[in-house]
Amino acid sequence: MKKKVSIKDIAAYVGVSTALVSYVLNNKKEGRISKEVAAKIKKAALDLNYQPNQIARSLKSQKSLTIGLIVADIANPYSSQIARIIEDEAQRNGYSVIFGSSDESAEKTQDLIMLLLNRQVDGFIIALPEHTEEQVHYLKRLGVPFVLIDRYYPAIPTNYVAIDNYEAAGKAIRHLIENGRKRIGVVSYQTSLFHLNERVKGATDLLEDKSLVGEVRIDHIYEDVSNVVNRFLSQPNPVDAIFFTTNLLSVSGLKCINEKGIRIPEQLAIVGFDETDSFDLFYAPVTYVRQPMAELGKASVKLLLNAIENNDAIETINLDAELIIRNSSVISK
Amino acid sequence: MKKKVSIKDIAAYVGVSTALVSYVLNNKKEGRISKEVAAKIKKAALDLNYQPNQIARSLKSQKSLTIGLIVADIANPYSSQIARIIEDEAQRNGYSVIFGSSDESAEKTQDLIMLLLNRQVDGFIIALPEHTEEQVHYLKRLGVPFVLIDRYYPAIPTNYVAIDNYEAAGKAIRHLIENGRKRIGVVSYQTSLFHLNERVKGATDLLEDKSLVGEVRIDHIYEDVSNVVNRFLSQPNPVDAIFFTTNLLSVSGLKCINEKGIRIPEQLAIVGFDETDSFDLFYAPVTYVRQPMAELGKASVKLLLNAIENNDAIETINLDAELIIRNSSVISK
DNA sequence: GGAGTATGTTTAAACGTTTAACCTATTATA
DNA sequence: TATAATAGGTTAAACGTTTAAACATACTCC
Repeated sequence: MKKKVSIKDIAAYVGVSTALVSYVLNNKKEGRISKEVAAKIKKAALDLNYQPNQIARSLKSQKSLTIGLIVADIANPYSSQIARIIEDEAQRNGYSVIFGSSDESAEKTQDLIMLLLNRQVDGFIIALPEHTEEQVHYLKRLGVPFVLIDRYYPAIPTNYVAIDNYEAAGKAIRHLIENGRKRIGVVSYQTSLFHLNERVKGATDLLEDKSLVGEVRIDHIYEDVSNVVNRFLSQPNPVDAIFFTTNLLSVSGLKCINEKGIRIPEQLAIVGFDETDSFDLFYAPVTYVRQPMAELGKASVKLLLNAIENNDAIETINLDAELIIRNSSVISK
Repeated sequence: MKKKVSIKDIAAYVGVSTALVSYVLNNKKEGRISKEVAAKIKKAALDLNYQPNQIARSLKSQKSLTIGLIVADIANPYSSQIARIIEDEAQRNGYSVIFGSSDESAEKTQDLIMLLLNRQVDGFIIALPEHTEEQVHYLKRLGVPFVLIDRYYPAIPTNYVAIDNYEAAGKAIRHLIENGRKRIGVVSYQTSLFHLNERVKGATDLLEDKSLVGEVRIDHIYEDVSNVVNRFLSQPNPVDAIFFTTNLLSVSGLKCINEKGIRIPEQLAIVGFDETDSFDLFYAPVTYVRQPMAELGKASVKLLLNAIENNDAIETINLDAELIIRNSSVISK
């Protein structure tokens, strides 16, 4: 790689000091610099194709203008959609984004935090895995600005942006009840994650039979979903609706329902959580809870930039989710 | 944010020079440093929770250990899957990844290149949009290490990693022909992108009627796909198979085929390009060309690291794609 | 007892910027 | 005419590392 042009090269080229070059290129001390010299410097910068070295700037200013984004897996559509919004918002504010995937592991999360701290990120946006209370406390202790997204610990005061999962699940269940469903099953992960358990709680609080909850191991999704669905359908009084609390669960669930040849929505109504292409392609397009992705992403960046500037106040944002009603839950006349 | 601990703090704490601290923490001059002092320094680093400042290191070493990744849209599953592989490979080699989405725009690509150059990335992995020959020449002129992924200009010698799109499309068409399809339609974008046109060429070179090609405007996907499909099916001698050359085209196509109530595969065989969840959920799981994502990602990082070290030789890698055959193209007995 | 060689540590410059403080010549003011 | 203000610059230090070179001190060898 060719040697890059520095402010020093420009200074030598024009025959002035580096300080003057810096002042001109940053439009500082405007009144105090002669038009001619300023013009010469600007021309030289252009001629030599000068590009400021952000690393040097960062070292001096103690701001890297970089945000660290930690998600479970950037390959997951939920994560990558959010990442895209965050990228755009960050860029509009002069920030870049370095990302890392935690694979839902607390240790990897810690490693990524360290790695990104070494790289002097100005702050973090993090979708936390389970069992990361320690990491949150660590960040608080260091005083690093950070915003949690999607997942947070209600007992630990932090900046966060999330949806009201309890209410979102409520919307789904109320919709099913209004459409005449009597026995509603809920499929969720076996997890301690607050946001997922809120979804279950929001659902079961509206149900008479609270035993119709299936917990799926995250590393045996298809197998467990299949078992749960079987259980729901094979009991004396089978369910007439299923609420899946995540994307992956819905997709798995639909696959296995498809294989069994169960008719949707006549025999069974379905509501999912989060969008997927596949919901459109399913013969009965799937009703689902839609999170306001753009708002989540934008708000998280906004809160983070606030935190970077202020340092003090804690801000939390709870957004509403929307129920997108389609054929999988409504019997058309 | 609290002041971070620097090497200077450790030096003061232990009562030695910063140089010594640096030598110890980097395990340099091993033989020449007394065990006791080394131990003291290491303990101090731990006690004070020292984290090296990668920015300062980069400035000194002129290596940022950062890769710039430019894709069309990180929210697109193809991009984010690749991003994930690249993230992992980069991390295994001590590199971080800063990403940017070009939205298939040449200007945005140029902006991102500039931005990331300012941030002193050591090299680029780029999936180019149309009309970016200039950008490629710019990068070559600067001598910045870079690797093109998925898309490249055959006329411009550069490092690249891609699949053999011509052959991949050939596999799809041969499969359809072998399964008795006589009139095969091809749906692609109206584009100058080499890799997509290779797919069309690979298909039509095997077809008798080369007029059955539909070009879809990228900003009117659903509308145009719908028209093309209509045209294919409503002519005197309608098509009995359609090959979609991209993911988005397949999904759009299937949606509209679904709406028309066309029976797959009896009435119409379908082959897509790239994987989607939705292909599983479709009542007739979709046959598709599978790109070796992991290999693409890994190879791109490998080539880039080579380029960063060597600077000279140009390396190109063409990988084979695989046809995943399922129900949408085969009539089961 | 002086040269040579280990051993252990420090000094200082450098990476590319930014920026407070300083300098000098010219012009305005009293 | 002396002095202050202004215009237009430069100097030098700093950010946190790394690292070649210099410096001390002790030990070895004939």
